[in-house]
Amino acid sequence: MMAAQQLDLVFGALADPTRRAILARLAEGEATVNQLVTPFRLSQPTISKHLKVLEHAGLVSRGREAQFRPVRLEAAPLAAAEQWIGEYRRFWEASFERLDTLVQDMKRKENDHG
Amino acid sequence: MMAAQQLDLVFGALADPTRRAILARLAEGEATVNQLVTPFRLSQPTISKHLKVLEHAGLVSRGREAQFRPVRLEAAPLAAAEQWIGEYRRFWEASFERLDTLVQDMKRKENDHG
DNA sequence: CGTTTATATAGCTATGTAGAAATATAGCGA
DNA sequence: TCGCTATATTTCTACATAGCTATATAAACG
Repeated sequence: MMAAQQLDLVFGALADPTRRAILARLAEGEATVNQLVTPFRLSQPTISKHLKVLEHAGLVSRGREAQFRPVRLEAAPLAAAEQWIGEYRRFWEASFERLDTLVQDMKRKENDHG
Repeated sequence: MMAAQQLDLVFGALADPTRRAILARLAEGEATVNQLVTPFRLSQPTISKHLKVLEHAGLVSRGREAQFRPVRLEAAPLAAAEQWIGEYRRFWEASFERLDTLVQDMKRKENDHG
C-alpha cells in the first residue's frame, strides 16, 4: 500500500484546478515551463511553484535539455489514489442504484397517472 | 461533468489523513461525532471542523436524532473524483507495462548469467 | 427548572499556500 | 565575452487550515 503521506501529497496536488489543468496538458505530451505558463494568466514563478508541488507528489518529472527543463506526466501515483477511492465504489454504486430505483418509481407513477 | 470547484473540495478533503480515516470509519456505518473523536487523539472541535470540510465537499451528510448529529458517508462525489483520475489510466498502465518489461529483462539476464 | 451530555462556535497560534515582483542562475548564440 | 532566453529562487502579501482551549447551544433527564 502507498504510504498515507504520499496520498496526502497526491490528493493535495489534485485539489488545485491549475495543477489539474497542467496534468491535462501534459497528457498530450511533454512540455516546457513556458509552454505551461502561456495558457494560464499566471506568472512563470507561480507555475514553477505548482510544478514543484506536482513533482513533490511524484506526478511529474523533469528532464534537462539545454536551458529547458521539460516536464513529463508521471501517472503512477494516480493508480494508488484511484485504488484508495475504489475501496468506496460499492457505496456510490449503491446510491446510484437507489437513484435508479427512485427514477423508475417516478416513471411508474407517471404512467399510473397518465 | 462535475464542476471544477467541486473537485477542488473533494480532493482537498481527501488530502488529510484524519479525514480519510473518518471516511473509512463511516464505511462501517453511521457514527456520532463522539464516536469519531475517540479513535483520534484530537479534540472534539477539531473533529467537528474536519466534518464540516467533509460535509462541504458532499462526502458526508448529517442527521438529527435527539442531541446527536449522526454522520453518514456520501460516496457519490468519489465517483466523480475516480472518473477524473480514470482519464489518466492509460498512462499508468503504460508505465506498469514498462515496469513489467524491465522486470522480465532483468529475469532474462539473470538466467543468462546463471 | 437545573444538570448532564452532545455538538457547535469563537478566538487564538502556528503553519502552509497562491499569487506577485524582483532577482539570480544557466545555457545558447553571435 | 555579451546579451538573450528559460527557469529557479527570494521576498513579500493575503488568506486558508490544523490544532488547541474556552464557551455557547440544544436536547434529554432527573
